Amino acid sequence: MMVNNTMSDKKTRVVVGMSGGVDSSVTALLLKEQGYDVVGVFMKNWDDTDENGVCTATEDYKDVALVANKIGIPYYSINFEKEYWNKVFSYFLEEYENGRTPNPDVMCNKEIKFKAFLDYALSLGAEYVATGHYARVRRDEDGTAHLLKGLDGNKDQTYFLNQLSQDQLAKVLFPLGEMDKKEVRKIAEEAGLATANKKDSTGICFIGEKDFKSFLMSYLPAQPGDMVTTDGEVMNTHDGLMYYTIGQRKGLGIGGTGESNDPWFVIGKDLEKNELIVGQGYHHPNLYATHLKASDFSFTTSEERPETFKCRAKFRYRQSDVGVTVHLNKEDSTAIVEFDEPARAITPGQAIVLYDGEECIGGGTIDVAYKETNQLQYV
RNA sequence: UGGGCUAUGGCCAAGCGGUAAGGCAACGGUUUUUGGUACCGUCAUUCCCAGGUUCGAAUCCUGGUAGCCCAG
Repeated sequence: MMVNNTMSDKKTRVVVGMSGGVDSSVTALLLKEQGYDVVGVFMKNWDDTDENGVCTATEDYKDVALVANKIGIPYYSINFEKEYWNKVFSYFLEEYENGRTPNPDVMCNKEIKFKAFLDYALSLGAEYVATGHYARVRRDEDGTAHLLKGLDGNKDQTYFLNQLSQDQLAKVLFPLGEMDKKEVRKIAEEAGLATANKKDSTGICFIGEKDFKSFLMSYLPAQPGDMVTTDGEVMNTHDGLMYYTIGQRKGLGIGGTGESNDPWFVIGKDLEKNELIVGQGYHHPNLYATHLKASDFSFTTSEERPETFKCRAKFRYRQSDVGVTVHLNKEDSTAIVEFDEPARAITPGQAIVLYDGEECIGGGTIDVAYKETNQLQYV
């Protein structure tokens, strides 16, 4: 992680992706203090200007300016709306059309932040690109970069970074990986950064705090249908399969039935019949899978992998990892992943991310979930 | 139109004369760089309607109304 700057009188240039939040602000500050030639760049990926001409990107860019000036670094803005639309948003819509649940942030990191943006940074003469991700990169003597979980286990964001390649990781710095959120806030406060107490942003960047359902509705046609149990009993109607994901509870609107008052969950989708399959109880058997099939499998290092190996894995963000056995098909970059214990709500479109101890070794996209020999009707 | 049973918030459902449990749903919030999950909070001045008994009733009585079941 440390880079030797003393060899040359020319300081190593690092371009920091500044979002206008605390994390990236402190990232820039720390790198500046470490002696790098820091350049702050704000990425504009989405135009969210509303009827009143208010745009959160504009507001965020103002914060970037305040912070950059405070730290004493130059800052710029770069527009990737086109790239974002083509690489992330179109994928996002397509996945939803297919009844799957995409993870746009994984795609954004793979295609925008650590590709388009990285290329741009390199063109500015930077050696590295840095972001405020809670993850670590450790470099071997031979130059291999290893992606490690952030030390703040509660904030670890390697899940979203699983698709990064060795070439990308080689050019990346994550200064916050060593600390926890509290420290970051404290540093920002002590340095008097304008973003010190700014609320953490959550939600898909282009949707922001707005209602997810109405956002999707404005891009994809809604096709209402029935909510049915595995026995075919109609429980309610749904507004469109894309508004629901496996394991979801909210929004089903199914009340008590007399037999049991347990909540209901989405346990499957039937695209042909346009039916949402629902089941009662958090531990509904159809919610548990024994293995899955994934595609677009990639690894963070170029290390040769055996066809079959054991490791740990996560199927969703902020979930503790579980033991798995991976069966790779190197021909088409797919894999069958078996779980040591049945896993709940495995969702097509989401990422399966592999870990070897602290190291995030790679991952893929979940396509199909299975329960023993049966394919779960998840899409 | 003989007999029996039940009517409590959007849905289930406690309550059995002492001043409306709980769950589900919904809504709001917390957590969260996806969606989701989880967690917290809010949700019947009123118990099908009308009378009556009582200091006091959702709880007892009478009469309606509605639904269910068994007999036709």
